[in-house]
Amino acid sequence: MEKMSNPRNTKAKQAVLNEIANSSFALSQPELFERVKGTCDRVTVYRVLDRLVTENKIHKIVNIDGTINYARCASCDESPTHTHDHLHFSCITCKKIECLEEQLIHVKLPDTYQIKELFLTISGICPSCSLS
Amino acid sequence: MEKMSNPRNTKAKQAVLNEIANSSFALSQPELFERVKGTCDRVTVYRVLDRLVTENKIHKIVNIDGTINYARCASCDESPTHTHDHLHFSCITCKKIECLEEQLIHVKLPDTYQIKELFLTISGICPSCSLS
DNA sequence: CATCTATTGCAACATTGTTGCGTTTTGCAA
DNA sequence: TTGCAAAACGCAACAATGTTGCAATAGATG
Repeated sequence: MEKMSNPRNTKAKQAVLNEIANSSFALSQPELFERVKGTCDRVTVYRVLDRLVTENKIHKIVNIDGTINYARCASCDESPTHTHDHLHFSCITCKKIECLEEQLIHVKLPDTYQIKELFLTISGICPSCSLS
Repeated sequence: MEKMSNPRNTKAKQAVLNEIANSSFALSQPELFERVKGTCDRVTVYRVLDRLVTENKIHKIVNIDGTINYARCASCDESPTHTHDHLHFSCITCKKIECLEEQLIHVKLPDTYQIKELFLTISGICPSCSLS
């Protein structure tokens, strides 16, 4: 068994996690750095994000355009071992990503494929952008 | 109605399209540039790819890790207006992306969401990597 | 409080993609 | 076949995003 490293609670980590937790949509590294500016270095944000993903505290989501975003996961708190086979909605207008966790997808493939994770994103216009 | 620009057949375009057509999996810009090296400039590959996507000759696919890949689309030849709501399989081991065009996905969302496109990728180990 | 090591800052580098502009090529038609 | 306008190109410069090495700093624990 791998020796588990001992994660620490630092200012940078708290600040980043706080921004993610309080956002209703997924944020990119540049957006997060902008929000915690003054707290820590650009590089630290990258490293904190990697750690948070490893510790299963946040999601890493790839957007339609290839940008990488991070979001909290409501289910992660309750069952840390759950899989992330749910939908994401990516708004063309406001660029925000939502997790639609109640929408599960079931896929059948030949046995020769070993499935590890599903990444499903729907591109379109979100409810609030549809109004205006 | 927009005035349609007049696409031309150039050496660079042929070379890039040829590589994509003869590949069984999706290729990234760096991979494509490596394969057509000597034929044209790095920048030209980017521009050719943009044009081929606009002309509906190839797919643009975003991989799990955010890298952007390009692939031919068998169905595009037959019905140029078809939608791309099929699965992609992304192999963790060899990093290749396959189009699984026969697998269609149906999603239901509240009416307040306007759906434009679906992007579904399954991450795992492909048949040929499973063997070795 | 002392210590161990996870974490940080900084500087430098790497990769991927974009833009402007002067030059070359392509398709078309005289 | 030749001339021309627009499409496409090469090159150089820039921009955005992510990575690495290393010395300095700061959590957690006894």
